[in-house]
Amino acid sequence: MRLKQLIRELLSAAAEAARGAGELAFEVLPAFEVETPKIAAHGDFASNLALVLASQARRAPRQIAEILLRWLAPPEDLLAKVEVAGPGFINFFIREAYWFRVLTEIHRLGPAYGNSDLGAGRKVQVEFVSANPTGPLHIGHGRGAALGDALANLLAATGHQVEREYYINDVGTQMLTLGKSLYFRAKELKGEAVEFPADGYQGDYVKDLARQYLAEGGTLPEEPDESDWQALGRYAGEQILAGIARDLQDFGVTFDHWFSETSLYQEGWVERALNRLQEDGLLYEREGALWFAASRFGDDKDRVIRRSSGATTYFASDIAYHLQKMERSYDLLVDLWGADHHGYVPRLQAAAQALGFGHRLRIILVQLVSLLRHGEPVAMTTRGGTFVTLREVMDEVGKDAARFIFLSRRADAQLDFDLEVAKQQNPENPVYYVQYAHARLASVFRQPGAEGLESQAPDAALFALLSLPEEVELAKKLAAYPEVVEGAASNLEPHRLTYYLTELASQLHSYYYKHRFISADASLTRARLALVKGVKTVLAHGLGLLGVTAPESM
RNA sequence: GCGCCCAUAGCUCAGCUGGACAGAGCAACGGACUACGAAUCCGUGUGUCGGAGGUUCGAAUCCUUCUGGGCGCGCCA
Repeated sequence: MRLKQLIRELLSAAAEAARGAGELAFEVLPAFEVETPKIAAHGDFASNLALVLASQARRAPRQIAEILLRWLAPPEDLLAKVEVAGPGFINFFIREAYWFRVLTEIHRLGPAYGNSDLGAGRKVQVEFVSANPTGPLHIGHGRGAALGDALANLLAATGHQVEREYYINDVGTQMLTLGKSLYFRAKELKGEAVEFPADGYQGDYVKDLARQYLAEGGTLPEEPDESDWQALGRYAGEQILAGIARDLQDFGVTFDHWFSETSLYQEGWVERALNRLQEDGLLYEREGALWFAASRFGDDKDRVIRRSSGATTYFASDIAYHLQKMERSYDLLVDLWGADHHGYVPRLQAAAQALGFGHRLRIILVQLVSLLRHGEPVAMTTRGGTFVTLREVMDEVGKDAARFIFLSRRADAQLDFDLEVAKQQNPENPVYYVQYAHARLASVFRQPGAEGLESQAPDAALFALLSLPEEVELAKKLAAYPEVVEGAASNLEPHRLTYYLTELASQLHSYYYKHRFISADASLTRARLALVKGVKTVLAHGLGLLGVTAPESM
């Protein structure tokens, strides 16, 4: 059992016992905290139970704390000390030897240490990237990809049944524009003097596609109509999407489903969604268009769902898409969107509420990435075609560095991504710091004197030899790991894990430098290698969740 | 004009969903390789948590307001 949970139960039991003895009066036990204090002098765990009990029990918090302490019945070997402090906090000091039990657990669970059943098998879908197939992925998409993938990993590790999905916007004028762009580039290639449309996609990738199209024997109608544009757009879209899939795969991201917007229409989901809303009286006509009463669900205003031209809006597709997702019976839908879509959140949440699943939709906004080189902004214009692609970033700085940096900030904080810093192998670049800790330990286990000890079960009798402050702190850090994973998962915040790993690596490096693991003392060697093996296991697990490799050497 | 996000050390950022005197990395300066990998370690300083009110036993964290940045506000996608 987790220590925090154990402490919590000991406190509850103490409170109940005190009440049974008539020493404390309360109706129901109020919610209380058991937390790890920032300051070592406050113990390993601290609880505010006496403080939150004060009003009901009509006594001073410190008095209540004293009573609770009298009724506390901890296991013999658990506590070194417990005391009342400050306004009435109860501070618990765990016996040093107790912490090393975590090593036995890590050995028993191996690469599964850090996993939990927090999610209890709940079905969660994470939809991310979902870039329009009109051009290659850029660095901003990379952040979304790293974040979504790490989130999905975290949710899977905490006992959720996770599916990754990519939504393809393959309907609408953009595909038409793409087809048009391809057509004119192909014409140019054939030496014809044509004027490239002003709203066309100007990136070089369109020229490449045009070249490929012609090489494959593609034809160009002399007087193209809309259906010709569409066909060319479909061709280009498929090629681009295949490229996106390759980029993502090389970035370490794969999807369970690639969901096509077109299929929503083909399978009647848009009509179904509109009918549902219609039945509930949430649609109305005005000026020839069909409106959804989004303002009844917290949005600023009502939103058009079908234009007077008869064409449905993007919003209609999205409602239908989310309805379709919910009918696949997910307990939770997580959408990752670029922050430039944030104005769109209220209307989709409104639609989700209207359809009865508002509480099961979480939308995470991923803030923009500013690309820098030597601290200077790199110009990126979308239409002009001079943007830095995810592929280029991967080629230049590597997958691991890129992913780690993307995951080193909260999603809602803007991120400066400096290409020069990212590819430097110095302390300013924490990827290598963490990876180096892992590689260093791998190297230790290759040393003479460590043969066979990496996989050996730790001998609990030897834990008494581990008494250095660095050793106790490392054991505590390892014991905290499962909660870090759970916290990162349930709050949908992978960056917590990134920070934890950096801290763990730091403790390891410091320990490594001060003390030799392998020595003439065979017992001490075994004890220390057991500890360090635990660190290695956790580093590998954590890096795995982030999608970063844990190298045996570097 | 309205709405959303952000504001913490010189710089880049954490702060566990209100807790006890605010943390880390970088940068600066000074040290450490005849011992398991120096992509490492050790030491030294830094704060009106943007300002002002409020809620609370207790606020960087919640509410109001102001200031300063970013983004969004189409019968576009």
